[in-house]
Amino acid sequence: MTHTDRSSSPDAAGHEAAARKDFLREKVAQDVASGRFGRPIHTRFPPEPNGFLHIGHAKSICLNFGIAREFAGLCNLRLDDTNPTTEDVRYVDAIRHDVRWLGFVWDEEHFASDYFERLYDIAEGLVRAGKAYVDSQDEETIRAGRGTVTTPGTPGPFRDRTVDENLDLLRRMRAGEFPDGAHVLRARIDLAHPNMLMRDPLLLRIRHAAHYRRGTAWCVYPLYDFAHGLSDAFEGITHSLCTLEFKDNRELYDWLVREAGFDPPPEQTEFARLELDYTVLSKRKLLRLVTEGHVGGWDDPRMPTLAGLRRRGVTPEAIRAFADRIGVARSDARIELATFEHAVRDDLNMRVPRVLAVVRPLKLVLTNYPEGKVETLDAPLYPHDVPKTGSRPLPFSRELWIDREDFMEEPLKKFFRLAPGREVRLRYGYLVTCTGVLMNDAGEIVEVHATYDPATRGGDAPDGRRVQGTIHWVSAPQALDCELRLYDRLFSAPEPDALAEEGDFLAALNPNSLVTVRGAKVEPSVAVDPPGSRYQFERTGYFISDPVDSRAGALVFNRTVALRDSWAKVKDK
RNA sequence: UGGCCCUUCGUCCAACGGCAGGACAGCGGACUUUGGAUCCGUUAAUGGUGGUUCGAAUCCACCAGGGCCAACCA
Repeated sequence: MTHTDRSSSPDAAGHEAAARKDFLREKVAQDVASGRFGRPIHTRFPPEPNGFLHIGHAKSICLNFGIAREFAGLCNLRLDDTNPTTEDVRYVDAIRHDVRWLGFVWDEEHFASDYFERLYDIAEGLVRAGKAYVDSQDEETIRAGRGTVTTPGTPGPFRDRTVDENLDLLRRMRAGEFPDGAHVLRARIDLAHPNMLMRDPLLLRIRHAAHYRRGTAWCVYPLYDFAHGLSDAFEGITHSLCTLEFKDNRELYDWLVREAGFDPPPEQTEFARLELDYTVLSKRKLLRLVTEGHVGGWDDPRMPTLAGLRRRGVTPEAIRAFADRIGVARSDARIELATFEHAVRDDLNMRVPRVLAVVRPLKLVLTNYPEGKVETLDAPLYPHDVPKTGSRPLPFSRELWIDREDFMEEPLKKFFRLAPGREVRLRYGYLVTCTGVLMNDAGEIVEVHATYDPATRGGDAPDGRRVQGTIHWVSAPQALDCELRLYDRLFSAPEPDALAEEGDFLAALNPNSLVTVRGAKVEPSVAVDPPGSRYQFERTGYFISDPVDSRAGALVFNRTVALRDSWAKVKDK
């Protein structure tokens, strides 16, 4: 068997690489073919440890690691930790965990904070070359001096300081002689440059703040542009893939890497970031949802974070398949939720066992079934079209729970489920015919009565008669009580980001993104499964026992995604 | 308003001067002990105007629409 595995996988990988022709892979393929770098290609995934990774990062991870793998190259994990005020080890740990969970292994692990000395040396070199200077204007003045997108900036009074003066100031900045904001180091490029990023960009700023890795040993922190391209260069990155909003930064990236003398330099290529309907994918907004308590944390199953999706029951395979399906291009891409849900169902369908659970229980009494009798049915765990085997014992008795949704006293057209006088199949059980209902004083249905046909055990009628509907059920005496957490989209607007006033994406929060159902019923076979077990509750949806809150005796299931529901469409007509 | 980028079915991605194709969604049907899955069929697009060319989604120009850039964030 290993023989066939070995012979089929390289072939499959080859097909995969050949079939995928996006502009990034085309470019990399060209560079590999031309031998441009004279060594294997090298990519990197460079998150800042100031928040949790989300589905948008997953796209980038799949691209960076996927391309490295397809072209026999390397991929680093680099923590881009140049801002001591927002970063934390906690995020580093979460990032590592999430990348591994997604199924990727990085070749080298680096921290931008390990490059502070090297970056500082480059800064001195730039000063000596007359390419950088210490500016002592305050923040606001610097901003004003930069001009606007339509008007050029103007040089400030410190732009022409001598090399010696700059060097002295820079060294004293590093030595900690000045308070925050007293001076900054800027590249000397062109205050009137049409690209705002080239108007003497800031390289180093003073921050007397403890860095989670460097402590208080350092007080001149590099800014993104200064750190990023050079970090790529230090690591021998060949292809630096990033999102479209960094397009303008590329000019500065190239300038810095060239000034520092790297040849051949790493090359930045931008691609469109992922946008997904009915959620937000900005760390700033996600952080707000967490800190303001709109969700239960970074791993709330409604969050688009990898931690949230994991707890929701989504598999890494589904996320990777999703990333493959959406492709990558240079135009802004907003993906419909259905595309994501399809990837999730497609994966879960083939891997998780089926089980019976009732969301909103309604008692069904089989009046001709002997009282006290309990049968044990043998029910398959997988449907005929899933190539997996196995079964579990399923108790059946006189009193059952069925879903309220599966009974209508006055059935709508095309309603195939239980109604007075109607016969339906109890999944894996018997054919039953509804004979009536029992109401309380308020006129609410409290019990449905039916008779079962003893000749139909298992659900087949010996006389070949056909029934339209099959419904799920749980034997009442053996049923396990459980809590169901029915998750839905976090926002009710497809583009919460686009809402008029920035910040009021919160107004679009979906009040029904979590519906907690207590007193749901599930069949007893799941009692011993460990937390984190996934199932399909037949006819309802895919669920996972909550990895955090579910315990034996107090089961909690999160709905990963509902099943496609074509009845819902019929019903609405 | 200066610079840069983008524009192909409802959505996402292909077609790289030579018959506009796939996926998701939708619709219709088959099958079905999940109104699931699967299978079959089907609807549906080159933003506009001009130009180059035997031939343009593809090249050029202009227009329109959208995005990014004026943090000591990344």
